[in-house]
Amino acid sequence: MKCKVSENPSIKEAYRLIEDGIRKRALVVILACCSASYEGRARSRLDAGERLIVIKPDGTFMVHQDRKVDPVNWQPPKSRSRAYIKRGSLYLESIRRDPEERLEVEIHEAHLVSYYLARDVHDLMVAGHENDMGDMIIMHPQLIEKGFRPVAREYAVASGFIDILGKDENGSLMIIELKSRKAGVSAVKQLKRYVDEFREDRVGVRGVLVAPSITHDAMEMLEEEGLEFREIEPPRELRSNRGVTLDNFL
Amino acid sequence: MKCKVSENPSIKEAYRLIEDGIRKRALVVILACCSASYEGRARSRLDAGERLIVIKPDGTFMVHQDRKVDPVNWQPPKSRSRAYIKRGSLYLESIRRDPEERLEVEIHEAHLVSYYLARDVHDLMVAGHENDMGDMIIMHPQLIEKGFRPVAREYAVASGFIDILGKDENGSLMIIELKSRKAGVSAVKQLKRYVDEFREDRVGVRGVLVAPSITHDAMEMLEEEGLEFREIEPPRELRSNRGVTLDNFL
DNA sequence: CGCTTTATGTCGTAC
DNA sequence: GTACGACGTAAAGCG
Repeated sequence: MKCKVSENPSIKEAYRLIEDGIRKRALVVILACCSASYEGRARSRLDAGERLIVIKPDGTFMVHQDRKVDPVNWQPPKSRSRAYIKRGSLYLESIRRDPEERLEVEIHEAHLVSYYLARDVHDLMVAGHENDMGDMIIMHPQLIEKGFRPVAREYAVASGFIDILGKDENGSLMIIELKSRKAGVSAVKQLKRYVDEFREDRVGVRGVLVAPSITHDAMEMLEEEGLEFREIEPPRELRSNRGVTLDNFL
Repeated sequence: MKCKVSENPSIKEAYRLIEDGIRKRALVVILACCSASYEGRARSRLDAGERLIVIKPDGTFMVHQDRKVDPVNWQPPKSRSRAYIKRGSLYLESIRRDPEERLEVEIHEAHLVSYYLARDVHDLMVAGHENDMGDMIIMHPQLIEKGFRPVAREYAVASGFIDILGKDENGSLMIIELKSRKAGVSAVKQLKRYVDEFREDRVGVRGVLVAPSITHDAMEMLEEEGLEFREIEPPRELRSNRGVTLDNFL
């Protein structure tokens, strides 16, 4: 039996089913009218309403309202959850250590209590990150321009890390800043800081912002600063080669 | 009847219940073995496993694994979801416009399908954000130091917004950067950028980072740059006065 | 609507 | 274990 379900359970039934689910390391799913108090890095109070409560076998605890992607209250993996009855009311508690945080949910009326012995071995395969863009450019430098040669990746400078450092066909230094999404002003500022560090030493340093698109403000600032933009889409292949390094090409 | 539930439903039963729930703007909750494909800003594929699927009345769509707080796949509010049967299999689809994104979930076996006509009018009351810290400092400037007078809030400069601008008892300009959590190197860099903009014009500008704590590296950088740190905890009162402005004190 | 910043961000990863 | 940066960040606030 993968699943155990109880509709409109009594307080005691609900309590037993929830504790049973937690002990069996099941995915516990509750639909109930509840209120919640949280105290930890911040502090919050949520008055009564009908919500979805989830307790995961890894210790994750969530209270979801009927809106938004994010839970309204939650605790992260490794938190310790339990149910208890106090003065005739059913409570759920989830405690995290370091930082010390506590979430308490009072269940006023449970409409559905269930748990699910879920087996799930697969992880998400995803493509389209900044890192994948870097891999792609290292493997196909001509995407930047003909004659471009990458020299270093994640190159450390005072103000941070340069995504890709390279040279153009004339031997001028090129600083590549990658963004996998639309680039904003902050990306231009970041690139400018890197370029400024090098321009102090020598002239003829080129700064290139690489992204699938750019905001209007960012484009203006880029032109003012004498920097360049290359429109490149992040790669879409799932399971792209991880760990592409410059060694492959030196 | 707040709740409608079906255990181990047939494909057709599951389909009907899910479509019914979506149409009634209920919170739809499914426990099922499924796989998922996403294509939009990025691209992803998730192979079969037993998971929790939630469709909210605001259009939010989530697939939760048995671990982590974040959903493994999701669509934001206002997405359009539907169920359909194709070649004898049950699918869920959620589509978002702008950016165009599509999430498709194939349900291999439904263990529990339910929907919940949830009423929830209350919003979370929370305390302890950066904004509350700002309010507190405007109301009690001596928290920064004796003689400190705030002059402007969210003051716009080229590189962003200065949280609080003020003067010390000698009339020197003070730039206050607030962080409600432990401050890291990035907070110091941000403060430094603001201070640099003003130091170009005049000397004697002080930069103060205000946070409950600070990382070691950040503290070192702060001292190198001649900036200051004030250890202040964000306030914990729920429902603190919103909309405190400088007008109250000028 | 687009842009910017915050967050109990969460999560991975290098040190 | 701590610190740092990326994220399909999501969500709020402002022009």
